[in-house]
Amino acid sequence: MAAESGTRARTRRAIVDAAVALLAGDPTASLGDVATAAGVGRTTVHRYFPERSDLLAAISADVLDKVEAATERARLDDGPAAKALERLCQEYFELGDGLTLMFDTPQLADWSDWDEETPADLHFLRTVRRGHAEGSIDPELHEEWVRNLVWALLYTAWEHTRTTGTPKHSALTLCLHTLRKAIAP
Amino acid sequence: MAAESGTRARTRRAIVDAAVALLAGDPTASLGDVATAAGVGRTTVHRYFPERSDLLAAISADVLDKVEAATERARLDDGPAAKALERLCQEYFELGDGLTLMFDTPQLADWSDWDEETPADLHFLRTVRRGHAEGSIDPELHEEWVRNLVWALLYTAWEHTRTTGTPKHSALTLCLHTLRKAIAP
DNA sequence: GCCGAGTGGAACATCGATGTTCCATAACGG
DNA sequence: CCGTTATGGAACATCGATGTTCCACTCGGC
Repeated sequence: MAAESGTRARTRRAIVDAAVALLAGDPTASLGDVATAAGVGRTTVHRYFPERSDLLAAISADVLDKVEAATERARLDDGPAAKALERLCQEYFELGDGLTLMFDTPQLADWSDWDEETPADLHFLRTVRRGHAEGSIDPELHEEWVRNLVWALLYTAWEHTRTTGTPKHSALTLCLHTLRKAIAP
Repeated sequence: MAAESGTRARTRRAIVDAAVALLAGDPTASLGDVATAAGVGRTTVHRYFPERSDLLAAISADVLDKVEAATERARLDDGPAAKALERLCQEYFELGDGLTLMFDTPQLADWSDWDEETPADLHFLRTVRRGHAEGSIDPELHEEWVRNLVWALLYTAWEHTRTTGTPKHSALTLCLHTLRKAIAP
């Protein structure tokens, strides 16, 4: 990775961030829309990402990075597994639009990197198994189910804030409350 | 509504059904794809639905009907509210692709009819309140949260069968098991 | 302040999806 | 069995998104 000039790096970020925010709301948004949202010209978008797929790949990588970072912050190996998942939930919640994008737009990018293979995902599944073993997580709930459940709850929490205007922290509280009860043995 | 000839009614159904199945997997599928999936010519699709939006409206109405029917079958007013929601969950689960379509493709149709206004939705929310009153549903969980939760669990259950190959009945069991624990007071 | 990196916009070519028209043919039903 | 009804497919026009090129402009950093 050659170091990019500060200006280029900043423009690049603006485009990716705008694209995430926009595509989360409408996965079919055009590159022109992305350019406008990012406050740059359509030409500039093409300069950084020659094809649409290039932009999607960049988004994919970006979100992936953030997920990994959030996973590390959650310190999954500390304390009871059930508590660890709650911490993870809080971290993931902060991902906001990136979360929505990943959840309901698998057809966007190929996500070939991720999906079952990513370190964060493996760590997650391992933690659920630990919870099964130590008795802090309902053994009836298979690892993959718990993972899908967490994502679904997070998505629901965001959707809940959007449609009912509930403040974010309340939505997160509901989300965690529900998760805690759902995975308790 | 003038009665349609048997042939027309059947063709119409074939198109709508195919469209639901196809769009659930890829909301950007073209009308040509829909025609192929339905086993009819593209021209015929246009004969029944002059514009894409007409097809989407028909899908919307169709799914709406099925949701209403499923809601009635669940007999929400019988027995404890928590049990009623479980029955509803089972009924909704049978909606299959229609479910997926509604859940993650609000941008498809306008869904203007539906969304907060539909009788089924109102009946659902009323049932949750009944559960709060009679003590069979966790009072911490607001009605809208419970509704969103149910949809999310159903979506998750379907997703779980698709990605892990889990048989449908197992996924439904997990779904109900999780719902029961989540809404218990 | 200057120079080059970075940008914006116009103009153009292309492509796939959409929508329309027309006609030959298939099938449905009395 | 025959005529109405419904269908399939080809050909065509249109439109928006995409991608490309070029040139003038501007802004940042030395």
